[in-house]
Amino acid sequence: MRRQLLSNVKNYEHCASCTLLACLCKQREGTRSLPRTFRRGEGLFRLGDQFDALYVMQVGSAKSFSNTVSGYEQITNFHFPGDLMGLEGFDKMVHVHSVRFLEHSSVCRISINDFNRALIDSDTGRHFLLSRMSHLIVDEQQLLLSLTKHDAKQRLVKFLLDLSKKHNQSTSPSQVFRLSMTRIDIANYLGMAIETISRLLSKMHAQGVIKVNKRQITLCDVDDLRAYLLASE
Amino acid sequence: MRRQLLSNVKNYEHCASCTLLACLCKQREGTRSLPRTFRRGEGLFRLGDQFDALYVMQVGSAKSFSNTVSGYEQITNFHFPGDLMGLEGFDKMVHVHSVRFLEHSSVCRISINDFNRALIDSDTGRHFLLSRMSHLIVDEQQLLLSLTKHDAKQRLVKFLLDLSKKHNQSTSPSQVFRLSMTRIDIANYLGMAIETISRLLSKMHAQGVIKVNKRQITLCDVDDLRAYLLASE
DNA sequence: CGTTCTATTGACATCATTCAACGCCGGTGG
DNA sequence: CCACCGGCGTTGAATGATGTCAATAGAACG
Repeated sequence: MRRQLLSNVKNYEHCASCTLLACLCKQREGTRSLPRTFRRGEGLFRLGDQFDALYVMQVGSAKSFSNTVSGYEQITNFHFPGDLMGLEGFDKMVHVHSVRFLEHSSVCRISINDFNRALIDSDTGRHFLLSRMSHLIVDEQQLLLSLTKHDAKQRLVKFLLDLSKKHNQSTSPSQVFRLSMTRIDIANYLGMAIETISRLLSKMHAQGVIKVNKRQITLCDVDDLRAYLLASE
Repeated sequence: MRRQLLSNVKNYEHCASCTLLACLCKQREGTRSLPRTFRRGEGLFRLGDQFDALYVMQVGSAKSFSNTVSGYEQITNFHFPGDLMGLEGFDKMVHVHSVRFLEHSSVCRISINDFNRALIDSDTGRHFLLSRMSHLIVDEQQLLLSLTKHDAKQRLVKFLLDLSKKHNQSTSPSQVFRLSMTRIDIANYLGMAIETISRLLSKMHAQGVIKVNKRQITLCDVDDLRAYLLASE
């Protein structure tokens, strides 16, 4: 896990907080907020909390989820380094999710004030933020499409491909990464039974398309998997 | 249809363009854009078009959809009076959907310039726009939840309830409205087969929960339907 | 007035869930 | 140190909900 922390630091220079902070610091030197660290299972904010800040994932990963009245948990998103968390809060100025970390992680906090400042004072900042919100909408629509038009295997493959994209920028045909979430979380997120996830992983492993070793996943040929998805549209 | 045009005009005073225009007009008198009208089947913009404006539905309804490589159409949203259309474009400054009208409709255009102006110059405008984008994200997450956690009947009931909310603010227990979209569109949007939609509507009609007459839908007891949804969480 | 689109209904097939049993692993306490 | 326990994961068998295929009929539109 320490190894992963180090390897993800490279994302720092592309991450949202840094772009934003660059904008903010033009006008107010010294406002740079220090990252705060969390351990696995800890929470960042909870559904119903007052919406007074956004957060940027620097290192690690987390899940957003909302609870139904019966206490049931529905995961709406996973977050990785560079991601903005909490954008849904503007609707009612209240957080509509809870966020819980899946591993040792660190995040930066951006107060609503700073956010507004970046929006007003900097063209780059404004464009960056609008683009991020917009991108989130598009991402969700992609997931939506995946849920309505793809069967279980296609959904899982798309999920794995998305993960590999976030973990690794290398262009090598095979990619290795470690799942920071349980199969239970994956099943919840993709709207299928955990047994189905398990069966599909085993089957693809047997077919040699992927390798599964506990939480470590190897995609043997990323292009093949992409082609499989495209073919089934 | 003309009757419906008239009855929807009341929404005008709550609609997005009017709030925005109020903000814009504080600084630039006379920029008020005139509504443009469209007929059923006509398009507003298409996937890939340059993103240079947002649109506000004044009267009527429309669907947003994206096309897969094979030309297959996936509906991501329906739009009703007051809705902002095109917010996803900020991501890559290109429209990621096509929009097609389902009936005689009229829309206002808000150029990106005006949009930015409202964002920069007016606190109300900025908050309104962020809140709208945020709300869209939340709405999509609701749909997502519906797709993963609800069965076909629950999804259809939720869809009908959402529609009735948009059509009618009255608090009477029974609500009547007319579907502007085909069952094909509904099936596409909800990720189910058109035959399933048809069967469910017939069944609920037979049970006396709703009345179905062509495209006209009567929800006999809205609270009952809401209770049904809640019970099945 | 015919062609095309939309909608309904039935019979059948199938994929994914559910139920159940079991193994593995990490943590915790005796 | 070992035994126990709870959470996670795998696999099999049976069930059921929803999709697919097919036939038909009405509505819309030129």
